[in-house]
Amino acid sequence: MIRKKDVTIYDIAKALKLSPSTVSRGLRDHKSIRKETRRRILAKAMDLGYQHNTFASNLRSNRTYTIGLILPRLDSYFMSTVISGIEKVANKRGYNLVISQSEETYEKEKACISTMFNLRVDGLLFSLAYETKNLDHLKMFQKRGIPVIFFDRVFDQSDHLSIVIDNFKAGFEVTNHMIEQGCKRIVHLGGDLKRNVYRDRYNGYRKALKDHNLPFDPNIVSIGPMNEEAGIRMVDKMIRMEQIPDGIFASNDVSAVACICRLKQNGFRIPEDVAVAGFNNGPISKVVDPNLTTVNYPGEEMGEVAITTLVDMLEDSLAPSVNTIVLKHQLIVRASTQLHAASQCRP
Amino acid sequence: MIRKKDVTIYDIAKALKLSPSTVSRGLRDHKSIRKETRRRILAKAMDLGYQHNTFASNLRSNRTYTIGLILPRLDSYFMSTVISGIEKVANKRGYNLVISQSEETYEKEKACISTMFNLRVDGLLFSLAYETKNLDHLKMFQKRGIPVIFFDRVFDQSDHLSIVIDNFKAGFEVTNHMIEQGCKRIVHLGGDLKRNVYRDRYNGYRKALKDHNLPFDPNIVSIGPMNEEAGIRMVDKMIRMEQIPDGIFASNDVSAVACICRLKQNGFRIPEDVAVAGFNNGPISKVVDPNLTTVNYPGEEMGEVAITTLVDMLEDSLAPSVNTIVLKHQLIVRASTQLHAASQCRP
DNA sequence: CTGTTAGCGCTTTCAT
DNA sequence: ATGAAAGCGCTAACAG
Repeated sequence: MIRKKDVTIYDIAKALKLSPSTVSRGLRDHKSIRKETRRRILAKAMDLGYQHNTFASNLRSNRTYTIGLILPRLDSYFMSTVISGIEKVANKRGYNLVISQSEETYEKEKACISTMFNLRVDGLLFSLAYETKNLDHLKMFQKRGIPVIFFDRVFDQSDHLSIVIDNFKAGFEVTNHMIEQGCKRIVHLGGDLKRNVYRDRYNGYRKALKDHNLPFDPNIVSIGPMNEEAGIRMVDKMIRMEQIPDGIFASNDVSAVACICRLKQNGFRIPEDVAVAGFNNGPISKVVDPNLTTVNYPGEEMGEVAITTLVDMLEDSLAPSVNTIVLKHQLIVRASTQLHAASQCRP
Repeated sequence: MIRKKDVTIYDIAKALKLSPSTVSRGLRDHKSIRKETRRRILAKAMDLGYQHNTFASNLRSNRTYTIGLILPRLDSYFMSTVISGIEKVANKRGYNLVISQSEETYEKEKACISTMFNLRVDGLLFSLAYETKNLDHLKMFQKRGIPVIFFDRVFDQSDHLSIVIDNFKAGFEVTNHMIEQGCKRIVHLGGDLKRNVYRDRYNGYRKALKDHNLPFDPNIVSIGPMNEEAGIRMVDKMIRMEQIPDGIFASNDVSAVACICRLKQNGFRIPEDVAVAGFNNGPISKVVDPNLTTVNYPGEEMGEVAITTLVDMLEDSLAPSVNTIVLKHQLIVRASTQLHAASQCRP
């Protein structure tokens, strides 16, 4: 592509018989520039159609006002709310957002990190791929002291700041609620235990079973990718058991809803025959019949908190005093687990 | 933030007793560099932990390998699929993606465009805000000959390339289908007619009515923001009419589903009392009870086509010969409009 | 308050 | 196949 030459601060300087530095300062509203001079500079810039060259500026000042965002997948409602939250704050505070998806692989994640580094992002927001086992690929960021903040899928043994919800507690609450509703044999559908979100929910599930002296049966636990297929496969398996489970706790709404549909197809009633709970409180949870009991996951807020913290770090040049920020989740009880009317009266 | 000094090509050059230009060429796999020299350069770069400085490179070469993406809102499933498609291709072809949302306002859209320009993006992918009336804010891109491609919400009288589906035909097909199912009085819930997507669907709706000699009644058409509230409001209004409509065609799934829920709350049966159709074929359409008749909108494909075309333009330095690319949509008939079993047999 | 000078790290002629 | 030198547009340090 051929481009006409840019209007530069030199052009403005020449037209106004000023020095480039004065123009540069005027453009950036530097305090030491006379109001009148600034006005003239701005007017002339407008007049000539001047456009700030971000790259030249970045190169010189070694600041990019760009935040990198790396996440496993873009195509979920949850992620779109997170990104929306991030973008709004970034924009408001004058940062650009560069986004890249790892597609759940370590290799691609590594490539994303490298690109972000070459772009010299000021900071990085990061949610781990499914298969990532260590943080070796982040070394260059660490060495340079470029802040990295994890959200949602975080790395536990790291001193990077993490923004999460209490997945253990949430998993516990869901399971506990189902037990209180009368479930005695609850299936768990979860993701890889390497990832905090799935592992913690799973541990919460086990803790609740234990607290109620319910046996833990590995046969009714499925750990793997959390998609529709996982839900369908689990239902197909469980309905063939001699002792059919009476509850399913899935670690996301998508697979929970898949379970509901498959169960209904097979003539099971929800929640009378099998109670089902999900996780995330996405739009489908309010639409499926019966409505899905789930955990409200504040995606937009998580995005906002993550980037606000990051930008604060960048601008105050100091790390926050905590290592983990835990956002509030909320158990949302809906019809898919309400075996006893009493449950509606619970706080 | 304090940063240690970058390892530069000068460091590599010095260590290898080569000139910076040779190193620069070696790094970029320039043909005129001996294999062995290149190998040594790469090895030393790795050794010293060299990282390419994108900005310096951009500044000099006047290319950024960055694509800007401006869209109204990020927080919908549809948009997340579009973005996912865009990001995958961008990444594969070596481009970075900078994303910004206009939040449906012209002012913010203008600001986004300006930022993208300052970033010197190589090209722009663009879906219009709700209220945008003209393309004045794109003038700087036009002047510079930086390619801009519209998708989904496009501007009609422009010579920028547009990627769309045939919204007129889709709107016609939905309405026509409902009429064939026996609907005589169909509500339309649409968005602002400034936007092609809503206007075309609306026109398709009117054409279908006309073709079947059905009267057009402005009282049962609502034009405005396409959210849940719009659906609820319309239902509340229509069920008070002396002659209650027997069908609703909403221009997106979210408001269609809101209609279904509200109707059910009021004791109406779907589709026996009121048939309902939506648009987009998002996840909720397959989950709502009864399942929603809708139009499949190939979001990911649209994103892929948009960016592939853009990158091709950038690399071939030539504009495509067409002005509009129309992607295939598909009417998805589900239970929410199936008054006659016959419909299931239609091709 | 404004100007001078010197690069940021890279690529790009033009030489050799 | 490699090198020397210039400069992309801006900002920062230092002067005045």
